[in-house]
Amino acid sequence: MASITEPLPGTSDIWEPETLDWITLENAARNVFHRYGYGEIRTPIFERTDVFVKSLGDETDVVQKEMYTFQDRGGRSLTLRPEGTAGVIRAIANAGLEQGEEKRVFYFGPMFRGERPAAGRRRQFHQVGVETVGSNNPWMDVEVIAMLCQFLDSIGITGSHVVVNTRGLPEDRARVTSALKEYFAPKVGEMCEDCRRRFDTNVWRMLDCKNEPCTTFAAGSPKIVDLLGEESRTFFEKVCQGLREVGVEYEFAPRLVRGLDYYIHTVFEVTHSGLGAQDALAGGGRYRIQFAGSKTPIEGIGFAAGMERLLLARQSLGITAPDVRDADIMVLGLGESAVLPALQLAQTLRGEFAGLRVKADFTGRSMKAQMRGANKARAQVALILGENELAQGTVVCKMMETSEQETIAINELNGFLATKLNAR
RNA sequence: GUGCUUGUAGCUCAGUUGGUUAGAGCGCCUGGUUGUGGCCCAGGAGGUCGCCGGUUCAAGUCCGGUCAUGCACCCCA
Repeated sequence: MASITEPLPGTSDIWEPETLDWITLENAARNVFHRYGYGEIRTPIFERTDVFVKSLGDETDVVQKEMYTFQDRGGRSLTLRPEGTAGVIRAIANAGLEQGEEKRVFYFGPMFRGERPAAGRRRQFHQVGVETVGSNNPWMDVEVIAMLCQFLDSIGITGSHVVVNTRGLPEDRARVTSALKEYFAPKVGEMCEDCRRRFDTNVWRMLDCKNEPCTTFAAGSPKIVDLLGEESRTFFEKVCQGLREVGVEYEFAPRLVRGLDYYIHTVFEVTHSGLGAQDALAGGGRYRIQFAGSKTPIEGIGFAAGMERLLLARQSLGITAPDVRDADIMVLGLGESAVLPALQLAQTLRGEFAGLRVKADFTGRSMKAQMRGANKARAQVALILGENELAQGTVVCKMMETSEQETIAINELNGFLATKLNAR
């Protein structure tokens, strides 16, 4: 039996040095996205199940076998969000989007998918994503992809690889599907079990099957882009042209499909070699989503990057979590009478030195033990408060690095510390 | 959902062909005289050997199941 204290499979507890790394990523994302005029949005982490089923598509793997779905007390079917776009679009639809109005938002947060955990794959994972809604302009796709690259750059991730393809418009789909079926029909008997099933359920997926006989057949298949109508091809050409002119290095991946039904036109992924088998760092595309009751579908383009995977990529590049002290200043209270004054001193120091971590030792244990504590916390300075100091209105300041110590009058302490701890 | 892997102190691990009180390193606590850390020294705390069942005179060691870890597949972030 699993211990109740163990986190559930595919979930984990994240502790201090790592949480700082997460904050670094979040702040970098805010910084970059703000500069592109995006605002942060926070939507619920659970939604009506239909929000996902109707947008991702009820035949997709995510919907069919990966969602955490449950009934609430009123008997409604709810789902822990498996991705971010559907909820954001739901929120925008609910707020109302005026004709011609654009919205640009970004978000971070936990997502949930009931899969077997592996390297870079968790059941609760975290994404940072953006959505640009209300623009059907290919230059928007270009800017979004460029922004993603700039974000990756800003967090030190080099060596990533951008792949781009198009799925065309919904009205192109029937033609693509029948062309693919025509191509695969004589070969499907020799292909893998999954592909034989996909031939009927989802031919497009046969293009990116990784099993051996299938890859060679897929490689010889017609390219999606060549099967599309004029409008779709022009759109994609503009996206590619824009990427080149903006200086985004990318690879045209004619058989990139991606798993969600809401995608139209541009789809893209960013991969990185430092991740293991799941090498996608981020993915996205243009989409069209319509919820029941809306007159017109909402069109947008966005992407999501996996935070855990960004962290893995950074690790593979040697970027590690920042090294922090548990305390910059440790206040030692010697003896029962000094414990409360130590607490009070710590309080005033926190007000004075906003950027520093100040801890007080309330145990009243031996000075040796408290000094060990200060050392373990890697404090820059230990402030010693005992009966003598209380009587004299002073405090002993011991610089841990050099072992030098001085007795300072309490009213000169702030100035003393300010010069000694070149941080504020 | 499938396959493989691993599961012994807080951490990293050792534990011989099943055999008496389960070990190491690191970490932790206390001390090395009066109010001082890091090094050193001495003591100490800490383990139902993941869990359940089976085989056996005897199981951390063998068998089965189960839970969990890691990785891979499917698919995705």
